[in-house]
Amino acid sequence: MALARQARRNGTKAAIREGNEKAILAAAEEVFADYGLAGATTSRIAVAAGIPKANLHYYFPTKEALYRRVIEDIFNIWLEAAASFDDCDDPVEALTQYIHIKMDISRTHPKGSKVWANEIIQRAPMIQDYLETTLREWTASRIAVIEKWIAEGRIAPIEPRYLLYMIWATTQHYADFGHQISTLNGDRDLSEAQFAKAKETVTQIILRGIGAIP
Amino acid sequence: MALARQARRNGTKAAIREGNEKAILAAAEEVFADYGLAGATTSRIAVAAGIPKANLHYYFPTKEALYRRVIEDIFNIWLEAAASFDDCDDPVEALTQYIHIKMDISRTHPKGSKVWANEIIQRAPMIQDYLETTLREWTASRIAVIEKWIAEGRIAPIEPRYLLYMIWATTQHYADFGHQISTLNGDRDLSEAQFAKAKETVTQIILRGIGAIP
DNA sequence: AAAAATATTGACCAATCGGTCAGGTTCGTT
DNA sequence: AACGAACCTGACCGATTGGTCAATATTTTT
Repeated sequence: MALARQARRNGTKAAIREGNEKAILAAAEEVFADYGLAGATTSRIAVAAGIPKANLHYYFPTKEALYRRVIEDIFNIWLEAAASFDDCDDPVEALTQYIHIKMDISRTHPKGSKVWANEIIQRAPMIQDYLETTLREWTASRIAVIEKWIAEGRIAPIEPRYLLYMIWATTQHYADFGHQISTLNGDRDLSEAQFAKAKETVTQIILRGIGAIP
Repeated sequence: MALARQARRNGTKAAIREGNEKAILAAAEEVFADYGLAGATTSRIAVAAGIPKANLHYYFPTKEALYRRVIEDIFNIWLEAAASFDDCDDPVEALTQYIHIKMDISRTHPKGSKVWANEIIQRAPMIQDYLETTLREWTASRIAVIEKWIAEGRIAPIEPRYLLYMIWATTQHYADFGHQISTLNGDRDLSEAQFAKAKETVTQIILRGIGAIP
């Protein structure tokens, strides 16, 4: 909203386009997270973005196209977070960093995570191709890394894929189920200190659980 | 569908009502899981239940009333699963049983779990009262049990609530993200053997992670 | 400065939705 | 058998939705 107006004042076509797309994407992320794909209305997204509905359809022809962009964005953020697996060879360091980054993303991008979760729950009607290509390759390569750690005796011989699922589930839970967590915290979001403690608890249980630390 | 028709043949009013309600609830669970509250249509639910839409509204006046029943049902199933905490005083035995039961529910009731997840993601617009009463009390009492285990030195001094969240997240992941897991398993559901291995992996990592087993 | 390209918007539309209702059928009770 | 209660359903309706379009405004190019 503010973005769109500023861009409009700003002037150049390129800036207008960039500003409006950014405003629409931010609004869409929020509305899709709160209402789901079917429940979200383009009118509501437009209001949240501070533009008329017809203008939204000028930038994104269909609701589905907009939805897909929102999902692609969060997926790419997660992919980048996975660099920690490549950056270092030590399981303790690599996993600690990966878990911490994923927890941080749950804190900074809870809405995107929710949109993703919703899509998977509904059997990925829009992004099945992503699962079958990018995600499949990514997972296979990380499982190979974990298997190497096991072969070297650096962690206990657990089944790598179920460890990955555990990390995904646990970290994303703080975004997707954030409302439940807040409710159980006396209707407040976790404080910085509480969240740090959660991060530490999660990391410790997993690292100790796979025998990477005593 | 079959149920409703059989009940209709069967005859008695009570049987008709029971059969139809059961058919509607089963259909609703499936459609709500696949499309979300907003995306689910009463017409689609009616077709899945094998009855005309008007008849569905005879049993459940509004879509929201039906939705609420579906959520109450899965919530009650989870509550009963929690008995393992009371049944025994040993952390290894209690947690093993709790994790196993929750994993089994993810396998037997994935649709209900998805409906619940969807509701929480969207900030519980329909069942906030449940979170603030039943779930809050339940959580407090289990945290007390875990704290006792810590005080007795039977498990490591981790933060109990984050352990609970970890168990919830990990076990429910096998229901809510079941489609992703299947896709990463070559487009097949986990076999019985694979699921058993997942159960074992999850249980071991958590128990070892909290220092309950070496 | 004028023509071309891009951006903006109110008004509009066909399709779909949740829910109603009148009139009919079946079942339980006496 | 006959009466009331419970069950069933096709037809219907107001409200909302995603998307279109013609007209207008602004920026860029010539």
